Amino acid sequence: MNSSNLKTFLTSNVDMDEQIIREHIENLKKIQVKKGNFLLRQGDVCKHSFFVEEGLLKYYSIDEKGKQHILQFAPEGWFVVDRESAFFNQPSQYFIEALEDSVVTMIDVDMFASLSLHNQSFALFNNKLLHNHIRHLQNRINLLLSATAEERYLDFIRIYPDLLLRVPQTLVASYLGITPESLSRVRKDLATKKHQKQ
Amino acid sequence: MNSSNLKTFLTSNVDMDEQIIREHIENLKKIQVKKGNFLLRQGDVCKHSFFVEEGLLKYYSIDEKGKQHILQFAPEGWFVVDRESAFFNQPSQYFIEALEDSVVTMIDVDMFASLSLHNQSFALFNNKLLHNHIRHLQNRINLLLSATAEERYLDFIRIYPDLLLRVPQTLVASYLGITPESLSRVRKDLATKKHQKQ
DNA sequence: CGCCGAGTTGAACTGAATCAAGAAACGTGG
DNA sequence: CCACGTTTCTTGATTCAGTTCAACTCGGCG
Repeated sequence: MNSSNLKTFLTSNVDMDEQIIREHIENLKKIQVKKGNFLLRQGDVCKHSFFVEEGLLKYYSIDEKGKQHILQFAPEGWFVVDRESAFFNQPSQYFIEALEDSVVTMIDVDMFASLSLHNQSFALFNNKLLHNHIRHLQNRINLLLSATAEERYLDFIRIYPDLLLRVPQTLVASYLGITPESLSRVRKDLATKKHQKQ
Repeated sequence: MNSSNLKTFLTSNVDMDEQIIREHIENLKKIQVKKGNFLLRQGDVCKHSFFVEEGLLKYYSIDEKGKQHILQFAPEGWFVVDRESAFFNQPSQYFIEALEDSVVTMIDVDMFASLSLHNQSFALFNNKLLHNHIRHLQNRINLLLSATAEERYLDFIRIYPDLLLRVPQTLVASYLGITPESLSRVRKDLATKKHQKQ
């Protein structure tokens, strides 16, 4: 089974020779999350960053009509957190839920902040995470504004080829901002197009 | 005329008693940008954060069909920067252009970074900017995924009532991800709806 | 006065949504 | 290991929101 590990992830990204930090990391709670269980619900204040060691999470909203909208998938090696809720201490509009049985390390958001204050290298790492996040969000907005359903799907395959195999098509559709039926048709069209080329 | 000022903006957000920082801020280049002139073009690497003292900027992309997509409007008191390009040192996919004659303070992105390293309070401020940015982007994605053109327009009015009066409708449409004609119809519908209620 | 760009309106069109029904795949318990 | 129920995916028919293209209006300005 695929698995990642926060400690190795951090040591390869942060200069970890300070004893204090090493301790902080090692004392973090690692929890098992069964498929379908929640790490965050709408209305909660998000108090943790979640690092996925094994499994897969989804980060999503539900609108007034009951429709689900995926903001992010988080497979092993990824962080998920509602930064708006965590940073501004507001009730979240979102849910975080396990799509597969998962192992998740919980990092107190305050600890993240105080580590940033006391360790330069960690601050730089945190900064990089934030910039990465912004990069993803901005590119996605640009895509939503400019691309058709088919183009967005092709982009999804390009960026997350691995997720395609693990995530039900319904949820990919929800990520792309289209209905499952539409995605099915997009895929059909692509298949026949591909055929015609040969 | 509306105007903002980086120094007052910073002193009210950052603990500025360190002489070094004060100097840094005061030595920044303040430039005049005529309407239609560019601060960043597609292909450039973004080397500055732009703080708008007076006027209005637009931050946008142009797709293969030549269509323009607005990522952000920046009136006085706002920052604009392509963080993806600046942080990862990549050529930008975007343009930054003056919508009105503007006065802009240019902040070297490297200076921003090194100030963050040497002053805790500035680091916290910078962190807040990043989180604010993420909040905006995430909310916008959620809206693009879940809301109709009309709902997105109403949200725009709610959040940027002032911009509505300064920005040509075509560009608001581009921000919302619809055509100018569609926005015109959305507005017409809203007008008659409002009428009917009375 | 006449031009020009921005906004509006109309008519036809289209990409995607909706609703409904059937087929395939999946997991769970017997 | 099969059988059954459940979820996921596909397909078809119809509807609808938003696009496209074209013509027209309006207000500002040289």
